[in-house]
Amino acid sequence: MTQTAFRSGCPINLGLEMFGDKWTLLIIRDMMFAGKRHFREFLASDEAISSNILSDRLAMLVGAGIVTRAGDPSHKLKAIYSLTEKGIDLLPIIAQISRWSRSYMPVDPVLAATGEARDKGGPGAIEAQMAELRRVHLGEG
Amino acid sequence: MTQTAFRSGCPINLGLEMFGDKWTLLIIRDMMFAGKRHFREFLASDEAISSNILSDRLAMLVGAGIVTRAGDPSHKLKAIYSLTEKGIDLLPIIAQISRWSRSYMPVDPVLAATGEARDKGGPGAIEAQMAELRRVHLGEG
DNA sequence: CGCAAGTGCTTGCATTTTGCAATCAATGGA
DNA sequence: TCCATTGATTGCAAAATGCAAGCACTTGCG
Repeated sequence: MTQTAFRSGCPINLGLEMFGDKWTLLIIRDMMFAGKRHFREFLASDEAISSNILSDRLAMLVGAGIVTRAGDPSHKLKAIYSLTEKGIDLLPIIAQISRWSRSYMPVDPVLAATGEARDKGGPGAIEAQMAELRRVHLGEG
Repeated sequence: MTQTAFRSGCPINLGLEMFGDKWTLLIIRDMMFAGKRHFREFLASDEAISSNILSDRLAMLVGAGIVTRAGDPSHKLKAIYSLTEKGIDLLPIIAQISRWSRSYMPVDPVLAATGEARDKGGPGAIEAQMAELRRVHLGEG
């Protein structure tokens, strides 16, 4: 079982097979907007992900090349999770989900603020945030 | 059980609670790109959704105001599903998922063509497609 | 009329995934 | 030594999914 077969080669379907669930993109969100990098930090989200699901999703994301896992030099038990370029490139999707929800769902105004600022910043705001993520997660140049 | 409680008021989370699964956006995709409007048409997708899941998702989408259901004048048993503005506004999300998958997943070139054309058409291409969906699904002007 | 094909589903049941609480071994700081 | 912290794992109940069949009804055709 090196590679599972996909239901179809449709781009939408392939994306959904990768992150089409209720948790995966929340982990990415926490890495992008909350600066979370450690297992226990992800566990502490508002949505209360369970540790077994988190463990499963992190392993999947690492296996898919969306996230990398490295040891923390300061603590041998500590793992640091970082976004890859493939992961950082999920930001436009997340930004669109945010935009849609802010139009049609009962969002918390406080939590919606960052998305509103991003929309107000125009197309350059997303690119700027991606550049910042590259700096933090892919190492400075 | 009129309204389930949400896990959090975060825009990303609320979006995922609505369509964060492996099937919902595929139904929307079929309405947007394949012109499907009938139950049996959705059943015939490449990904082979089962009828009970399809039934569940269509009811959810109607309940959420993303899709409407109407009887077909030509056939009393026939139901026509239409996108609402709320549903049509999912197109930018789907377009971004398509873009990401075409960059990082083994997409079928034939199925990727429409997404590539849309990207090549620039920002106006999405708006044009949304306008066309409004014409077909929300009634002509 | 009689009957097959087509309509949107529903029902049972096995399998898989999720949710939740408890637990674990290893580490580091005191 | 003592104990909180680390990234998980385990066991088990509940929910979701997948699959095959079936259902009530309508339409079209002879």
